[in-house]
Amino acid sequence: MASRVQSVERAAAILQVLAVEDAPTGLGELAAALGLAKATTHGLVQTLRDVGFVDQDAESGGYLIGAGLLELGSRSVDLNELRSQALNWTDALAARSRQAAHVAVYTSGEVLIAHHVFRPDSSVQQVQTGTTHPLHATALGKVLLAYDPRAVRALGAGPLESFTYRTVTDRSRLLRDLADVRDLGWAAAVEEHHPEQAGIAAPVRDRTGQVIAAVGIKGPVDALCDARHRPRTALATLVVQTGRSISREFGHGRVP
Amino acid sequence: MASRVQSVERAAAILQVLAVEDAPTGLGELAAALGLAKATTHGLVQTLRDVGFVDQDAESGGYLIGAGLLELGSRSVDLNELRSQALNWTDALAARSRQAAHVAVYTSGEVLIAHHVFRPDSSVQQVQTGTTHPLHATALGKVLLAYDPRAVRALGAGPLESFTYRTVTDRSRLLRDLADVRDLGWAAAVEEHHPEQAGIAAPVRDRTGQVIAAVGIKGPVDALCDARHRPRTALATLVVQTGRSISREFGHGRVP
DNA sequence: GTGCGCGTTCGGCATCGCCGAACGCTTGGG
DNA sequence: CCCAAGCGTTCGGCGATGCCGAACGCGCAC
Repeated sequence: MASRVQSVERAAAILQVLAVEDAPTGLGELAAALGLAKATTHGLVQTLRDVGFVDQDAESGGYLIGAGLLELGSRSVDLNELRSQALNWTDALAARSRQAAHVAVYTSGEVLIAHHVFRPDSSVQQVQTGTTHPLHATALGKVLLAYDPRAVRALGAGPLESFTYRTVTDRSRLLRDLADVRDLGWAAAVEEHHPEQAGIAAPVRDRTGQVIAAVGIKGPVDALCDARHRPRTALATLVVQTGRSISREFGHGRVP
Repeated sequence: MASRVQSVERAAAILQVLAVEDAPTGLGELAAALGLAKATTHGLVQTLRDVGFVDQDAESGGYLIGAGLLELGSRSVDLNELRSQALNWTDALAARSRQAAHVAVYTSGEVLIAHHVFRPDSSVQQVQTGTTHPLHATALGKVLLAYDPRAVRALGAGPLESFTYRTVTDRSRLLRDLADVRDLGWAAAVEEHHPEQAGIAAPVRDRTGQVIAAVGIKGPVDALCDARHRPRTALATLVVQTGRSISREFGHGRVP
């Protein structure tokens, strides 16, 4: 019978106390819940903070479950694999929508373009692969935000940066948009990042159902939206279907 | 500067090593990754197993991220609150669908009926609130399975129990069904639990977007399905809308 | 049958975890 | 304005607990 490592048990108990609460938990409250000295509890919880399993609220000094613990439950997709699985489907998407197509992942509080297909015309275009974009102002970013708690946490509590007069800078409004994304299964951003440009995006899932990336198109508002500036549903359907097809490459809904 | 609790740091490192792998990790491999003696690593990982943060594969003896860690990221909804928020919407659902309506949560590997509205006719019906049902053979269960990794893990690796000749007992087939649930945003089970009975269900989300419950209807196949035994899309739409309405009661998509 | 690698157990030692006491800061009340 | 209370944080010393090497039992392959 192996002996139990007492301090690890205590650290686990701390995490369980914090998980029950939304608001930051104070050190005194934590110590009382564990029946330990404050100094002991402090050493344990500071260690948990340093390994990223606990975050400390700057204002109150209280503690809450950390982003690093969320990371344990999140799978990072291999970018090379993502590219190779998405390649044919995004080519087809660009061809059928006649717009530029992208595949993106969430990385360090931003959208990272993992793959980019040029708009199929003779216009001058710049390679986007490897570039980063703001989460809140892009359709790809909204998809990632809708399904990844790490992304939402990375937004912080303050106002969101404005890129155009149409950028959603009110956090509550954005959260409402994210709920729409979950209800509809796709996202749009119209002139929120660049004037006269719009984007439509949909989730890419892995075999467990977790959203690991977003796929989307981007182009002029006139092409992506109807006369009332609303995304064209035929294009949204196309993007969603592409998302599902790429998801199937990762085993989602496919017999192993 | 508070000292770091070394064994807690080591335990965290163990979790990080395990999180990267799908397959069970052996003790020797773990010890090598940490640069510790096997016996030391064993004490740490056994402690993590005892607190539920690590599971041990019965066959290989290897270790993997445990269900208890998944629990840290999952919110339990208060059943009384769920009932009171769902009350009016499920009454309306039962009235409009003319079928019995249920709200259910995932608990200990099963579907737990949190709230039940009788089918609005004079038939003899039994109270279902508080009863449990199998995850894999019910529409409510499929919704919970589609969005909660704890539920999928609780299924285990063996064959699924058969209730009728139509029960999906092949795990791969079920995983494919779950992918459909995520793609469509609703689930159905036709004669999988009881002969001549069918169910349609949809997710209920909390304000962060996490699926915390499922709402659904249940009734005779003839009433819920068309001539080809496929769920009626008008009823599915009704159920999905009810799910969204209850979700809004929990703050999903609503300005706080 | 033997060797190897697996996860597990055991006992002893020294190091590290834990504690009480104190610190510095903020807030609220008199 | 001052004091008290409560907050999270730091410090040093002691003893309890974490860690280690060695060994165990099991299963598998040659």
